[in-house]
Amino acid sequence: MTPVILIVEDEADLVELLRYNLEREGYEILATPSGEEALLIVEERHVDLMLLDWMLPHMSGIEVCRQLRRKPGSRALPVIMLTARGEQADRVRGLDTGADDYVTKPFAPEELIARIHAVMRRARPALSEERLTYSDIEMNLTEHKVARNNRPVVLGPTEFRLLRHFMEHPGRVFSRDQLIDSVWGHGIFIDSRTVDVHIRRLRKALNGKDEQDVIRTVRSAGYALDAEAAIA
Amino acid sequence: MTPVILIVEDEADLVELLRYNLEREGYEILATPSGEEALLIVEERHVDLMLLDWMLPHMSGIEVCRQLRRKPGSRALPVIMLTARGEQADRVRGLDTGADDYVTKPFAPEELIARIHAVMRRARPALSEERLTYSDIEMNLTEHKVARNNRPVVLGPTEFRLLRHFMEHPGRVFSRDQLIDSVWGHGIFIDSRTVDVHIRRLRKALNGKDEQDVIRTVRSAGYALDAEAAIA
DNA sequence: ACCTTATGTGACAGTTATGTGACGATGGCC
DNA sequence: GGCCATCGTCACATAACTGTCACATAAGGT
Repeated sequence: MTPVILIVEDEADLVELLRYNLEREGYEILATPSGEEALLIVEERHVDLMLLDWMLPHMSGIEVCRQLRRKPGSRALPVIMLTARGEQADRVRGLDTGADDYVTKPFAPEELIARIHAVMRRARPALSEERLTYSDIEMNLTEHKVARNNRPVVLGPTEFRLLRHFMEHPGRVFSRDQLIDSVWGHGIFIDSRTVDVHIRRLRKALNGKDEQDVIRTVRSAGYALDAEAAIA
Repeated sequence: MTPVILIVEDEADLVELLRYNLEREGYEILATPSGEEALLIVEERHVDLMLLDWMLPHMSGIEVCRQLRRKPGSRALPVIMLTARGEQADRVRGLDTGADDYVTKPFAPEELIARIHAVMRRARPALSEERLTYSDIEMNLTEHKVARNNRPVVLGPTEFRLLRHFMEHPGRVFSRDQLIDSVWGHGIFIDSRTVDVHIRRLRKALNGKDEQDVIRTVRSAGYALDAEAAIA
């Protein structure tokens, strides 16, 4: 799956420049000018790296970073800060807050791309250590393995991404359209009933003989990962 | 459910222009030329965003905004101000008063729509607020779960929307027609007695063995959510 | 008390949403 | 090319929810 980078920056020109260069590098780009919205996107979508402007309209980059690190479920999402020249003095504060690197504006796109590669390479082993766990389900992302109750579970690629998305946002209800956006990719055009079929395949693989269904169907709304789904 | 936008504007032409464009975008439109009435509508209907003209016949847009923010129960309803050119100087005051954005007239419909999208996305966490609480009832909107006294409550989609509407306006009495407008959608035409049936279903699901009825029947007027319903 | 009107309640039949099995298409791999 | 796994879509089965009715009950008015 192509890595997803979230750009949090309020200068539209810069965003477009970055989008162009990074998409050429094979990344998928999300962008928003608002820190609040950034935190929201991280909740709902899979994001591999965040490019975070220091100065933002309402909420500063530092604040975004702090709140991001405070979230419990969020694994250590790599963050690269974008700072203007005069703000260099605050570099330490930025790194303190949990950013993985910083780049001072103006910068050459090549430099940024190099740092992105570096951070993502560095972050991957850290990421890999982190297995995703919810209830009795365990995902090992690096080895691409899933187990329930220590019993191995085999999933197709799409089911794997689907489960991963649920595990990254346990309990949350996603509409079929949201799932298509997040699991298949933004702008992909797929019949929403296809989601049902993959949900079924995921359920089939995940639910053993006498195990609870961990996927809750919310009629007219979507699906959610929920260990107590059976509270009927 | 389609998002609802309330337009508060006294130029009829502009209202119709906006209505046309926004309905095409899939929004449901309410409109009123009066600030007083706007505050009333917000009390009684579910509204996702308010487009507020700066200059209004009796009560100015600022005043509307101020009063809106002062209301206790009202979650932070996103507000976009519409200002004429010469009023730009007051921009700061507008944002101070609590508006989330402002647009100067004349404007291109596309620009307004872009800002509406931005504001609504930004406001979502404030709007959905994760959870609604009233008395011993708790609704988790993101997880689509309802509980009373920590006991899970299962509701059908319509009962869920109905309860949500009550929880967003606790204590307030709604006529059957108002409920149909807000919960089913404007322009939907169904028998008003149908509301009674759904109220019954909601009561049945909500009222456990020895729990109080939380829905108060107001004879010849409608229903209200009211924890002390039985003290009648 | 009596009549009138409004609301509570259980049942039912139509409608809509979801579950499920099967199928052909696609693309990697040998 | 043939094999295999996976994918997206369809058609049909099943389940859940919906709106309405008929009748029971309760509340107001006189």
